[in-house]
Amino acid sequence: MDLPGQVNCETCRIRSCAVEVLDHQELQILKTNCAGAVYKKNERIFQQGSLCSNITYVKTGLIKIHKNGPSKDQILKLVKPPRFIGIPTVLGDKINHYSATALMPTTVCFIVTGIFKTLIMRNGKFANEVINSLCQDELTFYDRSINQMQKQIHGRLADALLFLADEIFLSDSFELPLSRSDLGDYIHATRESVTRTLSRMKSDGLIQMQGRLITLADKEMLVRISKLG
Amino acid sequence: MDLPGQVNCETCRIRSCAVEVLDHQELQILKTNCAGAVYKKNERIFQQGSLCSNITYVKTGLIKIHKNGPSKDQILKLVKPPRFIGIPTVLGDKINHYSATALMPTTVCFIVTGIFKTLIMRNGKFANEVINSLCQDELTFYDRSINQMQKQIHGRLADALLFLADEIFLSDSFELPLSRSDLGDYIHATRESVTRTLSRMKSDGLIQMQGRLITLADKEMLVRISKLG
DNA sequence: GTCAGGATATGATTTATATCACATTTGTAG
DNA sequence: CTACAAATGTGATATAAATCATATCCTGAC
Repeated sequence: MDLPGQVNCETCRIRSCAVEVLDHQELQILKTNCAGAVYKKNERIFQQGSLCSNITYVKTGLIKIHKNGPSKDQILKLVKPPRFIGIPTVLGDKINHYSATALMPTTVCFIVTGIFKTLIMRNGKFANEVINSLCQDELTFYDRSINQMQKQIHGRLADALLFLADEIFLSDSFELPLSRSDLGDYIHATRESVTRTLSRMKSDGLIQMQGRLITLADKEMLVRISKLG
Repeated sequence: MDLPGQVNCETCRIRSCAVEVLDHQELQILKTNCAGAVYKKNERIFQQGSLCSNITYVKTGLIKIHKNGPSKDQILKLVKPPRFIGIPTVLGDKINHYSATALMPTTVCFIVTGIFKTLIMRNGKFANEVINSLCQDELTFYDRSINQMQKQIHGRLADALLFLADEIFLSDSFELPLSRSDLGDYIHATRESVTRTLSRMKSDGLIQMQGRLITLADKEMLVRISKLG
């Protein structure tokens, strides 16, 4: 982790919808209680179980939110910036209920929890935007959760690849930011099953692979596989 | 559905934490934009895909939140009152992204979405309580989601029984409010597997069953099964 | 370069649970 | 009470994916 020192929220160009509605004075409050940080690939941003007094705002990069389950670690979601994460930690216990780890070089801002709460109390529009964001997360996670449960590996993997292409990289060709093992934790499959399914997709001409570089060759078919489950 | 007419939020004894922080004037606003309703078992409260202009506050009873998946309907969660549901619908499209159905006789209040938003904007404490509630939902759902994915049927069913006993009925003996089929949709299993697993638990002396009445006979063991997965 | 440790590939086997097929019970409308 | 539909129980079979066991491929350190 690298600390680039003080940030300036007033001139920041990657502001969230929520911060966008703050007035001059509120931005000043935010600015003096906000610190930036830079993370390299695979660096932990915060750790499940540890005490936490900050909300994290992911500005650039890509992170995974993951959590220990009864038998293994599971990736709950990949978070594409810009996005607040860890808001649930404002709750009573102030303990992180999940971990966050950078999958690519990532920049974040930490906002002191108390200040975040103050802004919610003080500015209704801010609160409203935060609520919108939480609601959107909820709906997205419901969808993902149902897909994970009901689709079989081909469908889940197709989902993941389409998500990476369409939501994260905005290109049908990208460097896979996850290892086979991580991909498995993300789509709830074993490393071996991921390998097998990717190989199958390659030999079926759905994707191309050269090392980490993946190209979605037959997107129509991938969408169909995703829909069929 | 039965409409008992006007409600009085000022004298209501089943108020949420959020409504608790409203002042006299705000309670008046709420009162005039809030309608009560009563549902019988298996009545639909709102339907996925339909337009919706209300937040639902579940006062008494028990409801299931369920959603169509690629292959079948799935119960996302059982909601124990008092609780707001459908807050995500305040978002852009105003379309329900899931259905809610009463599992027992249930009373609810509908609050016009616009008023809900007004209260958020106007009263920071209210907004804060709503955020707390959403965050709590999020964490609970993460836990449930991971358990569903990683535990096998015995563990998932034990979870469900313990949840019903400890969270819903506050008793180790209760009338099962879900059919085998519903239970299956809740723990992501087939009707047949639920039957088989319940029979097994009965013959192992973990539970007793007389018709709909279930008694958790060996709770220690159920907890152990739940933990082991 | 070489070497070691991690990541990936791939085949054989096992297993949990779905699916299918049918029997039995329960609830309910007439 | 009767009858019919819905809910539940139970066995046989199929199957997706995990697990186990190696083998091969990278990648970075020295």
